[in-house]
Amino acid sequence: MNYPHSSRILLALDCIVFGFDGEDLKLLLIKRNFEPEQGKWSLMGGFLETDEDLDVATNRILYDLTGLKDIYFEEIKTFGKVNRDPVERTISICFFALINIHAHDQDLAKAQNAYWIDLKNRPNLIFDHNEMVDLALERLRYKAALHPIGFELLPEKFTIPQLQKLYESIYQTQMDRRNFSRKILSTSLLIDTGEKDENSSTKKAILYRLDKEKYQNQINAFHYFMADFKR
Amino acid sequence: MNYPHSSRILLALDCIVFGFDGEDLKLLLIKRNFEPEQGKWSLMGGFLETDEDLDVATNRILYDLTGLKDIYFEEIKTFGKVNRDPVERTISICFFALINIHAHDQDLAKAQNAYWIDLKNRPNLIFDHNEMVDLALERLRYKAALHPIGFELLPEKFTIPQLQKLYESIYQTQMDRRNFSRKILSTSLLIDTGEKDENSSTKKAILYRLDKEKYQNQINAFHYFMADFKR
DNA sequence: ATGTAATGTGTCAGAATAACACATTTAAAA
DNA sequence: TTTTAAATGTGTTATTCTGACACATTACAT
Repeated sequence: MNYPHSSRILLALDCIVFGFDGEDLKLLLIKRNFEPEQGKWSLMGGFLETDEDLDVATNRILYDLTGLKDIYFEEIKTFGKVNRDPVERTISICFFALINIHAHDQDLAKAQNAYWIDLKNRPNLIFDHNEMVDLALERLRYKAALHPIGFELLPEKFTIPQLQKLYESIYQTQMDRRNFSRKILSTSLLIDTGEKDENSSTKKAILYRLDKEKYQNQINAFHYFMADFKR
Repeated sequence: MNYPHSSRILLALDCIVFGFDGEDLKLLLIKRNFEPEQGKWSLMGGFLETDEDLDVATNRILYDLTGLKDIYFEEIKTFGKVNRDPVERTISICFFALINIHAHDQDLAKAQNAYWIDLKNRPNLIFDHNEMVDLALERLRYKAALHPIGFELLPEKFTIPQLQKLYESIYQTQMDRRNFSRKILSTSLLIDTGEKDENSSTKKAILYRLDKEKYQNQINAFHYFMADFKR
């Protein structure tokens, strides 16, 4: 039995990969060395295979780009204008991913012709990919204001000032050091490793790691990290 | 030019329609009088047409069920397990909609064999539709705790006790009358119509209407209506 | 040794919240 | 007509949370 329906359509997945280098929030973008739109910039994407679960396809696309498994990602929205892809009718499920910028496989990125681009310098992208990035940024800001997902962008061990710089770059704003520290520590999600950050030049900051068990339990809890972010 | 790719797939849309009758939160479900799974319960759904924008398809499906336009809806998640639909490989974009239960076209609902079912008595649904409802309820609870979307389930004019009953039925909890009232009024989203609810038996409550302009501006603002809802 | 920049900890006034008391309205009962 | 009871509207207060700011500590540079 089949459905009496002929509108079978290509299903694509497009991914906004966020990274943080300690100073700025960055995007992993593709300088296309293939058609269509060769030479232009786009998001990393791929097609769903007929015999492939959707979440498997998402992980495959992320793995082929970064060499990482178990990446944090979130579905954002499905884009489905009739003419969004001039080549052929294609529906695209858009999602964003957060990775530790230092942990991914740089050879794979090079093979895909992918580059880390500062959000502030982002080039024009093909199709509706600009809109996708706008939405992803909005969603990241929304989610990170309420839930402790920022850690996904940092190394295993990190300092509170590093975390603050991350938040400041996400929201393009300045925050009070002391209040931020108090709020973060009050979540009880951070464990003092006993080590200190040897890179910082003056007083070395305490290196924390995430309490992963508490993190899993609290991932949906409200924390209200960004009280100022009320738009 | 075409993509060198053969995995063209059926794309479905499945919708969780919420309604509120003044006492309980309800779902509009289909008692299937067509194949597959005839006789069983399912969500309202449909297929995306080849020449149809995705958002147009969503509105079409909602209109065919309710006779309403400009319905509030939100995309939740795309379901894409290989065997989720035993008939044929089908990807389904799942979304929820909020409607005024008294405003929809009952003849259309009857034509679709749709019935309002109390959430507490919901039957087993076909395919992965149970999972979809669980997720929709979770998302509704999440969203309504922070944003003033509850109004979408009420008539044009409503009282604060009605609104409170709605929230209590969404979260299956009791709330303090006085604190709830204060919190709602502090949003400045409600306009006193000067009228009173003639149905209530004792002291008639003030009928308010939504300040739609402020509502549109504040739809993304955080309000934190459910301080207890911290899971 | 001393200065400086970044980090860690503490303080306090004002705002927001949760718990609770009291007054008002209206229909039904006495 | 008066009384009663249930639901609604408004007010109060102790507690907690937040935002703004001061001060102490660390480690490198001079």
